[in-house]
This record gives sequence, C-alpha cells and structure tokens, in this order.
Amino acid sequence: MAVSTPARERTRREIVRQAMALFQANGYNATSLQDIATAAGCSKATVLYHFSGKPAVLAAVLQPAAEDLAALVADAAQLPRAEAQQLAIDRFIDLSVEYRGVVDVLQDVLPEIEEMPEVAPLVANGMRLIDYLAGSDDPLEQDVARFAVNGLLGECRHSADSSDEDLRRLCEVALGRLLRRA
Amino acid sequence: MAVSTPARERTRREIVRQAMALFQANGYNATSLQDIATAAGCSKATVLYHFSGKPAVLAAVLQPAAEDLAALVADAAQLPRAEAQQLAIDRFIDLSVEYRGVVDVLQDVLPEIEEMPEVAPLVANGMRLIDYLAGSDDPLEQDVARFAVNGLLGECRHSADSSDEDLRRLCEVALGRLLRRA
DNA sequence: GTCTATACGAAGATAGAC
DNA sequence: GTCTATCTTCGTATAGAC
Repeated sequence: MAVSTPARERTRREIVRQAMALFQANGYNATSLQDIATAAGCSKATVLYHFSGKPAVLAAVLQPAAEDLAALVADAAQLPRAEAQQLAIDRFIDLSVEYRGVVDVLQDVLPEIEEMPEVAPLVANGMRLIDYLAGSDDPLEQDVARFAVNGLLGECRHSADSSDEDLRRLCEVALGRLLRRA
Repeated sequence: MAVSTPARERTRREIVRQAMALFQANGYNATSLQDIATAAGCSKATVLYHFSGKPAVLAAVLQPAAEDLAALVADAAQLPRAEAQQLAIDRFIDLSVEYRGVVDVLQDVLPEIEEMPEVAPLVANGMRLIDYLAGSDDPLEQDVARFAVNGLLGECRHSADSSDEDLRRLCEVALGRLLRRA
C-alpha cells in the first residue's frame, strides 16, 4: 500500500462500498448495475470495467468475510476434532455477528450460488466449516450442522431490528442446543 | 367439477405443473416465463392470459402447501399453548417432508417475498407458525423458532439427494433439540 | 374464451469513441 | 479510465385472429 490513495482504486472502492449498502438494503437480485453505478456516481459501463460482471461485484463485497472464514477453517484444520468443533462454534458466532450485514446478502444469493464461480471458494470453506461444526462423520450430525448454518444465515436477515448482543445470544443458544459436544 | 376435464383448465394445470418442475430444478429467479411457456407447450402470452404475472404463477405453485399450512395454523389456534406447540412441531415436520420441493422453491423467493402480495397469506401463516413453534412469548424462544424454520427451509434445498426418511429424521432431531417443551 | 403476434421498458453485458 | 451507443433477453402489456 502506498502513502496516498492511488486514485485508480478510488472508483473501485466506492463501487464496492455502495454495492454493499444496496445489497444489504434491497438484496442482491433487486439491485441493478444501474443502481450501483448511480450510487457510486459513475456509469454502468464503468462498473463493468472494474468488475467482470455483477457476480464479481458480489464477490468483492463478500471478500473480507470470505477471508476471515478461510482463516477460521485453516486454524481448525490444525486441531484435533473435538477442539476444532469448539473453535468452529465460537468463531463462527463471532463471524456471524461481525458480518451480519454481509451474511444477509449471502442468504439472498444462496439459491443461485452454484452458478457463481466467483464465490466458489467461500462456498467451499462454508462446507468445511459445516464439517467442523458437526464434529463427527455421522451423516445426521452433518445434516444438523448444515441445518444450524442455514438457520443462522436466515436469522441474520430478519435481525435488522435486533442488537448485536441479541444476535450473539441467539447464536449461542441455538448452536448450543443443536451441536452436541463429544 | 364436470365429468371430464373442462379443457379450459387443462392448459392452466399444465403451466402450473411445468412451472413447479422448473422452479424446483433451477429456482424461481432463474426461470423465465418463456421457459415455462415452452415447457408447457404454449406461448408466453398464454401464460399471462391464465396468470396476471410471474408471481401469480408462483402463488399457484405454492397453493397446496399454503392451504395445508393454513389448516395447521387454524387447528393450533384452538388448542392451549403447550398442545399447540406440539401440534405445530409434528405437523410442520409432515408438511416439510410432503412439500419439500415446494419448500425449496419458497427458499429461493424469501428475499423478495415482501413485494409479492400474491403470497402474503402464506407468509402471514408462516409467522403464526413460528409463534406456535416457540410456545412462549420469550423473544429469545421466538428467535429460536424462526431459526428452526429457516434451518429447515435451507435444508430442504440441499436434500435433493436424501430420502424422505432422512429428512424426517433430521427434522425431528433438530426441532427436538431446539424447541423445548414447557 | 383461448390463443398468437407484436411491442415496450429495463436488465446485464459488449464495442468503441474520447 | 470513463463514457455513449448498442445488443440480447427478460417481464409485462396490448391487439386481434380463431
């Protein structure tokens, strides 16, 4: 990073900033490239100069959360299973609260996420997280862990009116009830 | 109903049938009116003669599930709270398994469901169901119940490769762990 | 009443001028 | 690097044949 803003990155950053706000407020599908361009003070074509398409804008919005999730999965990989499960639970709750807005956006996109190669790494790490959350190879526990993640993703949307503390409390209670420690 | 198919209803039914299959396979947003018309063997305009728009087609696809949910809620309304909770849990599991394909479709549409007056009654009954599932006015338990419903909706999507029995088992285990009886 | 043909505005995306 | 112009396809709407 240089001493001052390189000015070539300014427009790009502004696009991501405005896209995140619009995605959170109205959802990914309900936000058009024109909406993003207008909010960012540029044209549709400029957005598509900086990003290969709408999914690429989404990937940029999700990037910070994706990086933290990748770090979580990497850390869990170095622990024995029981400890990895506890770490996954604790830090997944942290991530959910910290990125609750972004999680909200993710939920909006889940149905079509398979056809977005841009967010494939995030999805792959999400699967690995579910593996650690389950804490067992039992298919039922794997399903329960996926159930837990889906429940949390869904809850982040309707929680616009609840505080971070309420969301954290809910996460702790729900994951505590669902995921049994060995 | 007459003795034979009225022929006026044949096209309509076929449109709903094909739309349901396409919504389940590719999702609501990824399915165009043209796709539905082609699959049903008619033109786009014919689809829009029978239905006021794409959301109306969705409402027709969801109608059977919506009716059963309405019956569930009506039955629960006549029971004391604890019994209503048990009824809601049991029959919600039945509905989830029976309409798993439709539930999958619902999940695809959740983000934009607020702007679809056609499915507003379904959504309203979904909220009431959450109320009965919670079994208490405690805001935390209400959140947990919503968490449970979201988890289930999400699970129905990824469960294309699992059997009805597996899905039912998962529902029973997950709801059993999450929702405490008084 | 049922359908085909056609047209309109907006979406995502591309080409090329500056 | 940013723009205007343009293309295709989408959802939607209307006119009119049978």
